[in-house]
Order: sequence, then structure tokens, then C-alpha cells
Amino acid sequence: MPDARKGEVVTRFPPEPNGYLHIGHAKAAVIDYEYARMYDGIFILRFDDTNPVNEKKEFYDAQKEDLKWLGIEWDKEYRTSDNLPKHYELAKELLERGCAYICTCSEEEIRKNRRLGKECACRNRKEQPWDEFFKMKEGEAVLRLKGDMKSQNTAMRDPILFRIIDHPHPIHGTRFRVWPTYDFYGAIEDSLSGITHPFRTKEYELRDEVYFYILDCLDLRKPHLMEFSRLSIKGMPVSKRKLKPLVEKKLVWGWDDPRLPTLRGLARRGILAEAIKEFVLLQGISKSESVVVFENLEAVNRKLLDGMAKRLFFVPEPVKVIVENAPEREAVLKYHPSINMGERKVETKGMFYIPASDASKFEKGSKFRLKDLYNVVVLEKNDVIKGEYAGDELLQIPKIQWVTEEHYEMEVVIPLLPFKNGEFDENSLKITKGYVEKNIDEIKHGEIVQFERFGFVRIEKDGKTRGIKAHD
RNA sequence: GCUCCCGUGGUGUAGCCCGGCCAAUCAUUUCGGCCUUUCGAGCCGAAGACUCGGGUUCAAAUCCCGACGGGAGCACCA
Repeated sequence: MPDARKGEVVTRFPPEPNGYLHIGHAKAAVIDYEYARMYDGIFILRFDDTNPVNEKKEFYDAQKEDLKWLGIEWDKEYRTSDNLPKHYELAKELLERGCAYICTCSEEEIRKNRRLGKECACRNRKEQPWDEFFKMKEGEAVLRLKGDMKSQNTAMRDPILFRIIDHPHPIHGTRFRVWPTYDFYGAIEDSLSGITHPFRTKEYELRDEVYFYILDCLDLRKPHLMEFSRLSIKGMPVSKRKLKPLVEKKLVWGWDDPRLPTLRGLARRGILAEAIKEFVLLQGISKSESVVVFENLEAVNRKLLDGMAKRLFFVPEPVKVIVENAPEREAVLKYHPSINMGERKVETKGMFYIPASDASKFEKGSKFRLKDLYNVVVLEKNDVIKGEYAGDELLQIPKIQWVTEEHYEMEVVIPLLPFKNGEFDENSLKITKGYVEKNIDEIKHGEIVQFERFGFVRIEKDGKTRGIKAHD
């Protein structure tokens, strides 16, 4: 990172408390956090809550929870809204220095003049009384930066710095009604709070000029702004515009639906915080826009999960198998093939269930092995498979998972990509019914296990037991 | 439309600022093999890329120009 010295780096993550955090936020937060750590610096959490219409009280805490879940810790935390008096002070100074003006043009006029590159009369008015601004009604006036109405960069055509919003703020109530815009507070806060390396996503690039111009006008320190591209996952948009309707129309379970890229959704699905971090860091801070496929996240997650998930037998779409001459045995099954996580015991007689997908491949004479038990040869195959015990010797035959009559019925939901060709896919949540061994009782709510040859599944136990498949 | 940004294998990325050590890094993916009482993990191997066209140079993925492609901005939202 340019101009970065150990111990002198300060970064920040500035979410607006208007919703739950998603993987896009995670990218920003992780990058901010990791860079601060890398340089033994300071990482600040700043709530950019300057639009009272958007902010909701619950999200301040919700976002903090999401960050904690991610394993991110911050050294300082504050709200931009708390600094409004300072912002007013600086705005007044801007006015006095002739760098800003109060504009009473209508929204449409402002837009039109911007397009035309034309200055309005307000801009050159002699008196620019800051106090008068506070007496105006919402929509009547705004504070604008005296930029350059002819600039190639339209962001520089006198951007709005403050506007009046008569709406109670979740923290401050009706204490303020004049609120700064992103252009203003973004620059001011970064500078004042000592941020050395603020990161932001590429769509703000055109606003860099405004950012530095404002700081110049006020003789404030200029941080080293950096941009990176937004993270987008194919078939999994993060924008509130696309997600909110799904939640509102109840097309998904809620903001924590396992199909969604919200941190809560991903967590519920069984994606580990550590996987998200690694995945995000893998993308780096390049400016080239990329569409990542979800499989990349899965791959990272799978490797982490492999070393910590207990193995269990789950039989989707069970088919009954009756084994003749079956020895009655107690099978001892390890919870993990290579790490000692204990074992469980299963009493077996002559009746089993195996997955239909395996059963369909067998015909009379086929041999298979009930994994960790013994071999079976197929004698007859109808709706039920009749077979016979065929020895204990380990052979090169399919080893398949099984349950006995002692089992639970269980549903596993399989989340797919929520969007297909830009449209919500109604069939994005599949449900597989099957039988699971009773040892599922040993698994805690929220634990992630591997159902062998089925996939990694997060177990939920609220009322009934159900599984949510993370991925294969 | 105008302005800005971006363009390395199927996907993501390193390298580009400071041209040569790049017959291009790492991961994922796919395919083989090994290992394994899971179609998981691990190990080994293979496949696969500098958008195109000019220019500068002894030498270009790297610098310059142009084209094409993608994205963003043109909000009193961030």
C-alpha cells in the first residue's frame, strides 16, 4: 500500500445503518480491517447515518453483530451523525471562504443547469447567510459546493453538500434537520478522524475530485483514497433493490434465507466466517470488475469444513433393503475419518435403507458394501431390494451409506442460486426428504456436519430437526 | 449521448507504476493417477490466458495511440 508505514495506518469501515450486511460489505470490511492489522494500524467502525429517512435503529446493532460474527474487531466506533455540529462549523467556513453557496433553485433546475453547465443566480449572490439556511423548509434550499459548472466531470458541477430533511433520526430524533451528503461528510470525516487509507468501491471514482477539492477548500489533510471493484456473485445479487422485494413478498424466508448473500443468510447456510474472509481476500483490491461464481466460496468453505465437520449417514429418497443371512452386528462408525472426534454405534439386523440414486444402479447380482459394515449381493430388485450377506472382505465395490429401521425422517433444504437470467427463481430452494441415523441427536443446533456423499449440511433444531445444505 | 474506470486460461488473481530474469504466478475448475471403507479431504500430473490493430524499442502482458468489449457516473442515495 502506498505511503503506508507500520503503526501509522488508519482505516475505516463506514456502513450506513439501513440494512443487514452482505458479502459486498464483508469485502470492504475485511479489506479495511486486514490492512489496518497488516500495518499494526487502527481500524475504525463509522456509521454513516446522515439520511434519517433511511436509517433504522436496529441496524446499528445488527451490523455490529454481523461484523463480530465475521471476526472483525474495531478499535474505535462512532456515528457520523454525532459530528454534525462540527460539520456545520466547516460548512459555515466554506461559505465564508466563498467556496459554497446556498441554492434555492428547484431540483429540476439544478439538474438542468448541470446538464447545460450553467451557473445559477444563487451562486453569485453576495450574502450567503448560513443561519438563514436553517430557517428554510425542506426542498427550499440546499448548500452547494462552488465547483466548476463546466467541468467534464459532472460530479464537480456544484455538488450538493447539505440538504434539509424533516424526518426524525433514530438516534437524534428531531435535533437536526440539516444533513450533509456523502460528498461532504465522507471527505470531512476521513480527514478529521485521521484515516490514512480510506477504501471505497469504484463507483465513487468520479467523486474523488470533489473529495479532494472540499478538503483543499478547508485546508484539511488529504488521505490516500483507494478504490476497488464491487464484489458480485453470479446469480446472487446483493443490492437491496433486488433483495428487498423478495423478503417483503415472502418469496424467501427472510433476510437470513440461505439463498441470500447476506452474512446472516450465508451463516445460516453453513458458510463459515473464516471462509468469507479468505474468499474476499482472494479477490484482492483490483479495480477490474469481475463476476465471481459461488463455487469459489464453496471451495474455500469446503476445505475448512472438512477438518471440523462430523460425518453422518443420511439417506435421501430411501429404498428398503432386506438382507438375508445378515449377521446381527453393532457397527462402530467414526465421526471423522482422520481426526478423532469419537464414534457412534449402530445396532444392525437385516433391514436397511439406502439412497434411491444408488439402488437404481444395482441389478440382480450386483454387489455393494454397506459402509463400515459388510458386503451385500443383490438377489432380487423391485420396490424393495432383496439381498444376501456376502462377506466382510473389503472389495472394490460401491460403499454406500445406510440407516436401519432405527432412524428419523428428515428434510434437507438445498439452496440454489436465487436469480436466473436476472429473475428470481421460484425453484431456488429444493427440499430432499430422507432418513438420518438417530445419532443426529448428538448434533447441536447450528452445527455443520457432512452427510457422506451428500454434502455439508448445517443442522437446525428449532422444534423439528432440519438440514440446510451448504454445498457438496 | 457525454465523462471516467476496467480488459491476463472456464472463473478469480499475481505481474503492469520502475520494459528484458514472463515459453507468465497462485487458487479454483476440468481430466487422469495415487491414497482413502464417502462421489469429501489430501498428494501427484495434465489441460487452459496476456481482447484486437498499429506504434516506440535491440526487447512490450508491461510504455503510447486507436478500435472493440465490459462496468460505473451524469441524485437534495450512499
